[in-house]
Amino acid sequence: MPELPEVETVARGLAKKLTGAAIEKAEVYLDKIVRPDPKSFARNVGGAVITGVGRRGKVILVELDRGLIAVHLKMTGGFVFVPAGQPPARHSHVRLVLRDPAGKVFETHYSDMRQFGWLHYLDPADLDQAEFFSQLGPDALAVGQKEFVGRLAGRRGRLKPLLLNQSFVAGLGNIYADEALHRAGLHPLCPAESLTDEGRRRLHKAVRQVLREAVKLGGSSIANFKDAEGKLGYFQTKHRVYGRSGQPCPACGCRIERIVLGGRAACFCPACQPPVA
DNA sequence: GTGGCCCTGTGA
DNA sequence: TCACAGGGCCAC
Repeated sequence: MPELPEVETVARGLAKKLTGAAIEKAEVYLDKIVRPDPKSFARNVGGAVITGVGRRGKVILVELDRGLIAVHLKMTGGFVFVPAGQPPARHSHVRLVLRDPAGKVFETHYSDMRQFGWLHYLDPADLDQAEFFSQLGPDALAVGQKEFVGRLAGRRGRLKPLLLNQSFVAGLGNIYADEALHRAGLHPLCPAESLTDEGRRRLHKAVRQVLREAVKLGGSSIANFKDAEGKLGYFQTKHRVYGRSGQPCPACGCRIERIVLGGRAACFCPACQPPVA
């Protein structure tokens, strides 16, 4: 479900609950969910101690004393915390049995209705790690104006697909790409090469702003997105264009339009976001 | 670039 | 019953 703000919310929750805990056992119920393969995943993860939880773009990084688990939630992934010994629910595919520093045993289950997500164990000695992240651009929340503008200046093609391209910047998905474009006053079909320097700076500012505000509100709870503690986010109440086609633009009252771009919906205000920048 | 596909569920 | 869903990869 999640884009950067939701992933950040989940990662913060996991950091609180998991840091310092030892993984006593890992069980995999759906083989294709884990990499490199279920056996080596369970073997390598079992017995490790979690030293912290971070994030890069939409990928959660569970840092271990020997390697790390990279997790992509894709559309419907998430972690559920349950009492020790509770059997996995219908869509739970991986079970981690944990022991906190005080000795208390608890469990977290990775749940994923659509089975698109994955958990990838990476060995610290493995050269794959560098390769693994080489495909990701700078984090959309952390990228500075100079770098963003510089990367944008070399690009061609429409703005919306570019914002969704994780090798350009990592972390934006359909919601926040639409919201950032609206805040920047840029049309989703606007060619990247037609932007002025001022337009590029405006887009950078909009991206940073919308993500910061969303993180502050715990992300957007659509289709029951919840954080690691089962709490809902509130940013969905602040959406200006996403999922609001036919409704009035909060900035100008004009009707929000919806087009399909690369197989995905793109919502925008035809007045605030004119076709040419 | 577009369309299909990996899946299941929901709402019209 | 069908369209659609926040991601991303692949073949064309």
